[in-house]
Amino acid sequence: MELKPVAKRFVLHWGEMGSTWGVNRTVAQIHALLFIAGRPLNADDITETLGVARSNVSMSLRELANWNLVKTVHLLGDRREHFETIADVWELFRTIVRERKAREFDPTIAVLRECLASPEFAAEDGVSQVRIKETLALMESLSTWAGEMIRLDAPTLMKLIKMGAKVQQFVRKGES
Amino acid sequence: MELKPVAKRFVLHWGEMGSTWGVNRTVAQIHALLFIAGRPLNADDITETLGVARSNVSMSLRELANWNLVKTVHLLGDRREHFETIADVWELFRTIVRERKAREFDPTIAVLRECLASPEFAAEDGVSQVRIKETLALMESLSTWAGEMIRLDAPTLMKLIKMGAKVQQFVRKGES
DNA sequence: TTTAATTTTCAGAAAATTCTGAAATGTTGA
DNA sequence: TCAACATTTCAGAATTTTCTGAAAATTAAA
Repeated sequence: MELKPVAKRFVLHWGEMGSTWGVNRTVAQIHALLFIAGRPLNADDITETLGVARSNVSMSLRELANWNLVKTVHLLGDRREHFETIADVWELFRTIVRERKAREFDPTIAVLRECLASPEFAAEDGVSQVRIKETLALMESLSTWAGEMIRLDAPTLMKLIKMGAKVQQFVRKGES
Repeated sequence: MELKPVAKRFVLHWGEMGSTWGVNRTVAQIHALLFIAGRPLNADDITETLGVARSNVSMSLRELANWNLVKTVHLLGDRREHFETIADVWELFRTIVRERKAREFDPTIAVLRECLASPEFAAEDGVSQVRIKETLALMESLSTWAGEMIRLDAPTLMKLIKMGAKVQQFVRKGES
């Protein structure tokens, strides 16, 4: 399966951005390929199109499954598993936020709570104590907020995002 | 400068999370150290406390400067440069969002725009065309939204985050 | 069953990233 | 201008991550 020029550009770019986004090149490329193809592909299609080892594709698909970004489907008359990703970009976005929250926030919140609960906490410098508390409070706020946002249905979420800073008119000044 | 137990835990954890957050361990550790110390440290303090090479500290501080996360200060009677990070967690958060947006979003938006503008775009599969357009629209929405959010002053931003999903009451149903 | 197709596993190779130490460069007070 | 101090640079070492290919395991038709 030979990619058309723009699709190729898209897949290669997604792959390059992968490391910034916390997944490796092949994982990101496979995701991009499934997304742009818009139909289920089997592992050999992917292997051939991307020019990587079959085993790499197998591992990367599992990684994408861990991210809840691919699911397997079966085509009539074909034994092989086929893979597809989420078609709706807002749904995709929600999934990525959910997973990144779980990877980038939750573990740190857990550690910070342990720090605060620790008997040694009282012996720390005053500044350190304050900073740890503030960091935890911030991360808890963000985590709660993100959790609530991704629970919204896609159209509502989209409207909120598109309102942008206009929502600030609903924040009463002076209220804490 | 020997770290107290909880501070040490904090710095080590921050370092481990670094790779998830897109910076390497030393960079993340230095940032954590400056944050928890709450006072300007010089490069030798950092070197000694973290047990890494002086040159590594130098490079990492530059990386943090590229992220706008540290600035240098001078103490009276001390020739050496001292480094401090942003004290306010909300300010810190805004800086990180601004920088991640610049690294994780802006380049992709640029590429997607080029894809759409390209003369080859018309020759792509129908699905691919739609998906690229939708991806660009999503990323532009998020980018604009993030840009507006980080422009808010810290107290307003905090209030909005704490409102969480309550803001959805201001989204009129049926409006697109 | 047996056989063929498909998928997964994993040890080691390849590649990429991070880190170090020595040397070069820059800076400031004497 | 010099010498001591401070900082940066960078080639190569160490480490980590990613990828491959061969073998093992799994699955499903014959």
